[in-house]
Amino acid sequence: MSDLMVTTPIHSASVLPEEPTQASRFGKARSAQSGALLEDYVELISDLMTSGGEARPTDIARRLGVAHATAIKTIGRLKREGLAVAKPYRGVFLTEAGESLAARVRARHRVVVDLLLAVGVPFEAAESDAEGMEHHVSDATLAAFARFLARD
Amino acid sequence: MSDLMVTTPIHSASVLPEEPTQASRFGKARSAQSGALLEDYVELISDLMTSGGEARPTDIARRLGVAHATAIKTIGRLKREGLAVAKPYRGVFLTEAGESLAARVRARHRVVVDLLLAVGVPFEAAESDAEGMEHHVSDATLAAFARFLARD
DNA sequence: CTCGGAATGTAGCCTCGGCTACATTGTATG
DNA sequence: CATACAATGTAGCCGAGGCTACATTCCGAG
Repeated sequence: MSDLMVTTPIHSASVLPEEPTQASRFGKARSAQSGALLEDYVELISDLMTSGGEARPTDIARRLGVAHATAIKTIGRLKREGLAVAKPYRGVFLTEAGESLAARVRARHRVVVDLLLAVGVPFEAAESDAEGMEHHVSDATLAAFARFLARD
Repeated sequence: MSDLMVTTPIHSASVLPEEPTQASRFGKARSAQSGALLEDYVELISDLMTSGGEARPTDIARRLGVAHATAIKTIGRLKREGLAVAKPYRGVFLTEAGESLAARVRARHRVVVDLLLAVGVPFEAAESDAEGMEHHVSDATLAAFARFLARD
């Protein structure tokens, strides 16, 4: 989601020669969290449509382990963000932006899982941890992962 | 008692009450997020006390890039969770639980950064991304990272 | 065609992690 | 010693992401 995320102002340049470095690192980690949920939804919706033709709120809720009302509310956010469209009592569909975000997320997920497997992480843990880690993987890190996987 | 030989039960189960989620990987990734902030605070407080003798709310706020009121509120949570103690207008101090959590967090952080560096991630990106990723690294994955780093 | 159950949507409440604005305390200094 | 100022704390607001409870709509059997 990095491409289309509205970047928060974070902070003004401090007068102090202290380290604003750590603050920005924490800040980045934190703001990366905003968007993680949307990324998960978009990826899941894409999955559901590919493998079943439709994405219903109930399925989404079940797959994410949340109440259906929560899923519906978040789908509303997806619509506001221009990532999805949905008419009442019809399924949910991704917009162009949503599809392209889903593709990027899926690609990143695959690289992260592969990297974890490559360094010896058990499959189950790799799949599970990647779900949380992937949202914090920067482009630079992702590129390094890809290079590492392409070695030999 | 020093945390030196406390066989750390490892991981944040201490911080988070487990819920009866039938959820998939998503649920785990999500709940891991809930302790991330506390982990950051505890690690930072530990750092500040080591390298300056005291941890003041203002310093914590500046280092985390948040308003001081936010830091104070979160310190309140730390106290509720039994990770820190603080008397009004005095500094913040970690409890035994807080210290031991800080130690585990710091150790995990180092392993994650080292792993990233080992697979070719640039230093800056490694430090930055690790900040967000580390909170999603399970024990199994952490162990795998350690094994990978110990290989020859 | 009707009707009941499942899916969908709405309303209202909660906590967390931010923020600003304001109030209070501690302390350094004139 | 008084007091200005920085640090600390309090109050109240916001949005995100959860939940439950209730209302509505859709659809497949009869």
